[in-house]
Amino acid sequence: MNKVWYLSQINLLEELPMEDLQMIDAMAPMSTVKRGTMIITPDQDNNNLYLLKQGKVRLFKMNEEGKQLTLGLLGKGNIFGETETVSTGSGSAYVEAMDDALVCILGKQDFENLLTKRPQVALKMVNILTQRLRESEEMLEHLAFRDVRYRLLYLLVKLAKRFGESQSDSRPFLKLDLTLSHQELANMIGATRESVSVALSQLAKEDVVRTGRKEIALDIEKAELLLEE
DNA sequence: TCATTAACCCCAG
DNA sequence: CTGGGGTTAATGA
Repeated sequence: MNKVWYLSQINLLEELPMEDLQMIDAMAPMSTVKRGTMIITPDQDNNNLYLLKQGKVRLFKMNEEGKQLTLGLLGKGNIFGETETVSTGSGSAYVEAMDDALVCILGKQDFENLLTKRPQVALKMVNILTQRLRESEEMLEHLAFRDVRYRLLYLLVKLAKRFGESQSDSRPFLKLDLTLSHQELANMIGATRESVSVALSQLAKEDVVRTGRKEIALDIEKAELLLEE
């Protein structure tokens, strides 16, 4: 698979003609990012737009006590970044690679030129951002004030919907297509590892999740029922 | 009351 | 040995 093909898979760019993709390709260097790397942090002023070609990233904020609050999860084909004109998160957020990722980096100027030249891209951008904003508000609402069990369930449902794989042998469980330690799960919902361990083993007893070494599978139906209580 | 802290243990690589 | 996972009593917002 070449770079241009990847570009055609990016949601923002999917309707662009080949020549535009080739132009973007020439302007946007590709780079690989290791799992756990912070691609964007609030203190650096980063004016690029990132095209996520491969891998998964998490958008999050830090609260006053230094706890992380997850705002969103993105898989391949999505965009993210902060520019003076356009911001994909609510203000000063972090973006972390959840696995080894492949990104293209488009400079502010190139990006703005593209928006001017192709109004349909700007329109699409608005759609994406609106949707993104809605999602992060929703996540904050669910992750900020509820207890650990609820937050964990909510996160797992999100993860499973985005990155879950149905396994023929273990239906109705969806296996999460990423490896997460309890510590990482805890960070995502602003809790401690211990609390997550306790909540996870409780959920395992209820047969809502199945945890193996380095893997988690979730019964979404059951999980969503529990969220409604 | 619930979650965190801190202190354990165990297991696999 | 290290990192990850599991547990519990005491503490605290």
